Order: sequence, then C-alpha cells, then structure tokens
Amino acid sequence: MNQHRDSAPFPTPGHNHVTCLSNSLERARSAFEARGLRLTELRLLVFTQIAASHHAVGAYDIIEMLSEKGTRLAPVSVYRAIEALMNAGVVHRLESRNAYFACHAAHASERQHVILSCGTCGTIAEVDGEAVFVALDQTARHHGFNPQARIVEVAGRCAHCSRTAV
Amino acid sequence: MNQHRDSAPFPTPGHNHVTCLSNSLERARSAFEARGLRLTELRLLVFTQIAASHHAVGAYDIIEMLSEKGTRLAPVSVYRAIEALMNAGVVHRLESRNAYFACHAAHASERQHVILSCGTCGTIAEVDGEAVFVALDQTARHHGFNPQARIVEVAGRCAHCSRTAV
DNA sequence: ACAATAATGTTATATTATAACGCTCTTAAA
DNA sequence: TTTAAGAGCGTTATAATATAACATTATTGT
Repeated sequence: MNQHRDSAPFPTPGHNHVTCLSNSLERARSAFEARGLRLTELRLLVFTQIAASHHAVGAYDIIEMLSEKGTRLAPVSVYRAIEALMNAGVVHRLESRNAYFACHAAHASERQHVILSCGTCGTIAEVDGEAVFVALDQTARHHGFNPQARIVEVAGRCAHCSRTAV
Repeated sequence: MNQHRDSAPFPTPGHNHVTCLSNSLERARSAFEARGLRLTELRLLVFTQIAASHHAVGAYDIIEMLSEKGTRLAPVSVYRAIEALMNAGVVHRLESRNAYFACHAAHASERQHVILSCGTCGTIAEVDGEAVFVALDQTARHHGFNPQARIVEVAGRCAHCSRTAV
C-alpha cells in the first residue's frame, strides 16, 4: 500500500481503472448501507457513469452517455439520483463548473478535502485539506462568522500536464 | 479608521450605505481607469445595482430590479456588463449560488479573499485569506499541482445573525 | 395483506448563460 | 479630418442547467 490513505489524488500512470471503479462501487455500497439508504438500480447506473472517469461530468452529459448505452433518462431522474449519491457522500459537485464527480477513495474520518481540477486533462482529484480547513475556519471565526459549509476548489495544471504541455 | 485595511467584512450596525456605495463607485472608476477599460453607462448602471446591497444577486434579479426603475435590459447585456465588471475586479461571482456581488472595499495589493456568505441574512463579506491561500497553494503543490485559480467560499451564519437567531 | 414511505415516471417549466449577427460609437493612425 | 479597426451594445434566438407538480410503482415494517 503506497497510496495516501486520506485522499484520492490524481490517477498514477499505472492506474487500473477497472479495479478503481469496482473499488468505488464497493465503497458506494458501503456508504449507502452505513446510512440506511438504498443504492437502487437507477442510482447505481448513474454512479457507475460518473465514476467511469476521474472527470467532472454534467447531468446532461450523463443522460447523453447513458442514452448511447440504451437507457434514456429524464433530467429529473438523473438529478434525483445525483442528489441521493451526494447525500451518501459518494459524489460531489464541482461548483465552478456545475458538474459532478465521484469519490475514488474513502474519506478517512470526517476530514475535508480540497478539490484540484486540471484545466488541461480535465482530471479531478480530492486531496486532504486539513491545514486549509483549519485556517479557513479560523479566518471565518476571526470575523465572528460561524461556518457551516465550505467550498474549496483549485483550478490549474496537474503534475502530469505540467510536465507534458507546452 | 478602525476598519481592517485588507478586507471588506460585514457591514457594521452603523453602516452608512450611501457613503459605502459612493466609495464603491469611486473605486470602480479607478479600477477601470487603471486598467485602461471603459466604465460605460450600462456598466455603471449594472454595477450600481449590484453594489446597492451587500448581497449576491442573480443576473435576472438585476434585470428585474432595473426594469422596475424603467430600464429593461436583455440578459445578454447584463451578462456582458457583469463580465466587464468582473474583469475590472469590482464584481465577483459567488460560484455556489451562480450570483454576483460587488467589492465594498479595496483589495489591498494582490491578496486573495475568502468569501463568507450568511445563509440567514444573505450578506456577503470578503475577508483577507492570506493564511488560507498559503495553505491551499502548499497543499496543491504537495500533490504536484500547479494552481491557477482558487475558489474559497464559506456558507454559515454571520456574527449578527448568530447572536440574533433562535 | 396492508398501510406508510420511498423511489420513480411523466410532463412541464424555471433558471442561468451564450451564440450569431449587425449597427454605432470611440479611438488612433494616415 | 477622414477612415479603418476595434469595442460596445441591441436584437433575436437558443443552449445549458435545474426543479415543480403530480401520478404511479416498489419497498418496508407491521
């Protein structure tokens, strides 16, 4: 095990996505079960589509991709599935792009994550953000603000694209 | 001067919004001039509407409010004005709500700001986020990521609403 | 088996944002 | 001082994202 435990960073060159996806599915099942929620066929279908890549996908992209596989879903069905998947904590929303992406690793305890989004290859990574969130809460409280939800997203270039690109 | 220099926190009880607005307008003029951009009538109209409150407003809210004052703008006109105002740095976008808000204080140097958004009264504050952004860039670089744009938004309750509310 | 609840289907619509094209106004160079 | 180039804006149409309302079906607990 040479992976970080608390974060889902960028896929490595040797990344085996078949394994990665099946791990994600297994974690999704656990997450739903642990919360007493139901991972229905529809939700599983939508989750599988989102988790099929390390990219953030729009709701209508999901509809399009699934319809090419023979399942034409109504927008509202996809949004409802996404909502359930977000409640279970296995999918997150990339606010800066109105798009959704899957967790590809367990979130250890309740630590919060920073979202890194590569503008070149489109890959999303969640990384442990303990220091950031500590500073963020301190900053907020310093101004008398009582924080409830936090959004921390960084756009830029991942290591691979930084090396590769012009 | 008992205000922070580097941030635009929540308006105080004694907040004089007439003065605040005229200060914002003056800063907007300077910002456009400093960048060689043109603060046209349309842009000024839209900016004034956004800066009229410390809330984030949607583009269509702006259309609605201005039409009640006798100016019916097309959506695209408002979006173009917003784009120019954002380029000049006098308006920002609240990603988590697809809405726009005005800077109510100068951004000292190039320091970046954390956005605090009160879910009770709707007020937006920008506060200096030096520590947060340092930690954020460190976190990103630790993962080989080269950061370009950062979004840091906190939803919660402002000091006033924390005291007031049930 | 049955009532209560959760999930889904269906239709319509709300909300946010941009494309495409032409006209006008400003700026700066000839 | 004309005139070309570009910026700004009007107009129309449409794309992209998301939810409301209500009917029907599936699941769960009793």
